[in-house]
Parts: sequence; structure tokens; C-alpha cells
Amino acid sequence: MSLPYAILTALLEKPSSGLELTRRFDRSIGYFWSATHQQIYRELGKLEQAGYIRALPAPVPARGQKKEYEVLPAGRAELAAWVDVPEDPKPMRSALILRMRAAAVVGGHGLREELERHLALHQRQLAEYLDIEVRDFPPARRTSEPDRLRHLVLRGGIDLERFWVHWLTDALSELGGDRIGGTPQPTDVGHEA
Amino acid sequence: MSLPYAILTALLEKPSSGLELTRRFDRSIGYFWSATHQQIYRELGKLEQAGYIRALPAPVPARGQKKEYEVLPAGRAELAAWVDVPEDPKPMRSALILRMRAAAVVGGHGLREELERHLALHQRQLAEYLDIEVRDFPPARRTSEPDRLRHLVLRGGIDLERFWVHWLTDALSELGGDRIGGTPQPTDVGHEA
DNA sequence: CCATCCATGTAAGGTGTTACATGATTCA
DNA sequence: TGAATCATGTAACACCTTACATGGATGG
Repeated sequence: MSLPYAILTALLEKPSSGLELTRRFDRSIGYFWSATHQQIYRELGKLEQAGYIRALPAPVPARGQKKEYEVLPAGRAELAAWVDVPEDPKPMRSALILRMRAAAVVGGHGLREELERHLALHQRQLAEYLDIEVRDFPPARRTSEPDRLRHLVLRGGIDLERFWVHWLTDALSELGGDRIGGTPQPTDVGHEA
Repeated sequence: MSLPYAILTALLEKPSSGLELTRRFDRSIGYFWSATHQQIYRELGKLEQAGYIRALPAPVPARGQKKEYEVLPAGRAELAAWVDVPEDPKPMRSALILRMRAAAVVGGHGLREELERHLALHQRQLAEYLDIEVRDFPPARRTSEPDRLRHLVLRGGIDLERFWVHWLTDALSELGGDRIGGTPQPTDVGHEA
């Protein structure tokens, strides 16, 4: 539902080809909306068909050649309209936390290492975001409103990584030993809300 | 990929019918994995076919009658195996933050109210989780390992809501006025990593 | 000329969402 | 009997993921 608008935003910031978009989604835009190149190509086709974007004239249009797209006025209007459409937040999903809950019931041997692995990944991601912040958002870049909004988005990414680092650290210290709970045989009744 | 295991976990905690599962997913399990009743019924069918669960014998099995499921040993083994399979964290998705990024380019009129609406929703959810914590996890309930794991999962939900409340509060104070930036016509080049 | 990227795409299958359909039970 | 609610499902579609296919450019 949101992917076409993510692409329009990215193309307004800078006209790009499909693969360039894919790479940009792995960075700035992708803090909060990831996409593979297959999704992006498919969506570019739809957007072009709808008249929201167009391919910039290329010297020799052919398969395997780079194709740059730019947003047309209709696409900009569509995006502007979407920004103001209310939409409820969707509950987040984490397979890791789910596995923790499962481990409470059936036990788990490798979960501790998995938690450490995730902790390392999130710490690395956090460090990367902080680098981006000092490089791209020095105090001088925090005055214009568009810049402040972009910075806000980055800070969302930063704080979310901090949340993970904090939770995973907590989880690891909570788990003293290296084998994790779970009842061997009898059914274990949980208490829920 | 994770839904069947979420269901097995829930059924091990307590044998249930499809609709009961749906309701439980709206609460404890659902902190980090939501599902609609259609998904759950479809998955229950698959799990039964695979021999991981079975319907408890009912007096009169018929359409529109409650059907309770319990986990078979094969299902428990399957779940225990899944707990130890590593899986990379998937980047989170937020349409709201995406819209903020779009607003930096094309502007937005209603975004401020939308932020306030989301803030209220997350504050409500946070309060609910905190209620659950005091009700279901008094200090006495924090000693056994399974209980500590379940409490850890809940704290994940709590901290995630806190993240949202904090970020949204920040965003609102960052946005002084009520109309939000964006360039009227000229293309606005962003700076990315 | 061969391997390796870069770049664009196709196909198939799984997962999630939305709308609707059906029967049983309860209560007015 | 009629409306509301509980409970189980079907169908269609949108979306995402994974694996693969094709062609052009580059460097040894």
C-alpha cells in the first residue's frame, strides 16, 4: 500500500533508475520501508502506466540499459494527497521475540547465541545511523523544515535501534545460564491478559 | 513463516478454538505477531493436516460448532526445532514515518493531527500494557524462568510503545506551526547516506 | 574470450487483507 | 420470529520473497 509512495518520494528527491532506487532503499528511505529490486521494478512499471512517472529519454533504449525515471505533476499530486490520508499504526512483528515466547514453553538451546548475534547486528546498525547523523545533519543542516523532518526520520531509526540494543541486553542479563527454560513434558499454562 | 509457530506456542499454553486463538492474538501473543481469524483458520487446517495438532473429540462435530485443538508431540518437536533456527531481523515498516519523509518533499496539511492521533493511540496501548504488567507480573511472578521470559516479552511491548510516544512527542514539538514543509514546485534534492 | 559486475526483468509460491457466506445460540 | 452474537469458514486479491533469466559493459 505504501511502496508506490515511497518510490515517488525517492524519485522527487532525485530521479533514479531501478537499481539506484534499490540501493537508496537500503539506506535512507529504507529506515522504515524496505523493498527488493523486484518489487521496485514492478512498481515502476505500474507507476509509469498510471502516468505518475516517466522514463527520461535515453540515447539507446534497450534491455540491460539504465533507465532513469522522473515524477510527473500527476505523481506529485497523488503523493501530496496520500500524505494526508489517515492510517492506523500496524502492530510490529518480531520473529525473535516470538521465539523467546516459544522458548518459555518448549525451551531453547541456541537462543542465547541468537540474542547475541542480533545484539551485534543492531549495535552495528546503530553505529551506522549515528555516523550518518554526524555526516549529513550537522547543526547547520537542522534549520530548514524539510531538513528537520528528514533528521526526525533518521532519529526514529536511531531510537528504534537503541530500543533493540536495550531490550536484547536486558534479555541476555535476564538469562544467566546458557540453557533456556521450558517444561520438559507437562503442559505449561501461561497467564495472559 | 512464523504464524504456525505462534499458533503452536499459543496452543501449548492452552488448547483453544480458532476464535479463542484470535482473541488471544489480540492480546499477549499479539504484542509481536498479529493475525486475523482467517489466517488462523487457514493455518489450523494446515497444522492439522500435517499432524502437528488435532481437534479434541467433540460431542457433535458440525459447522458453526466450537472446535478445540491441542498440540501433538510432533508439533511440540517442530516448535522446539524452530526456536533454534537463526533468522535475521527484518527491518521494521512504518507508513507514518514514510509519510513524514514525503511531507518533507511535497508538504502536508493534516499530518499534525495524524501525529497527535497516533500519539494518543500509543499512549493508550502503553497504559494497557502497564496495567497488564502490574496485574499479571507482580514480583512473585518474576522468579521462574518461563515467567521471566514472558515478562521480558511484555517489557518489549512496553518499551516499544515508549519509543513511539517519545518519537511522536519529539516530532510534534519539532513542528511548531500547523502546516508542514515541502517545496511548492521546484525539485528538492535530499541528502542521503 | 571469459568471468564478473551492472542492470532490468519473469515466474512461482507464500503470506496477509478484505469482503462475504453459513450455521448455531441466545434473548427479546 | 427476528436480531444480535458466536463460531467457522471461502474466495479473491494485493503484497512480498525467492529463484532464476537475459543482456550489456568492463577488466584480465
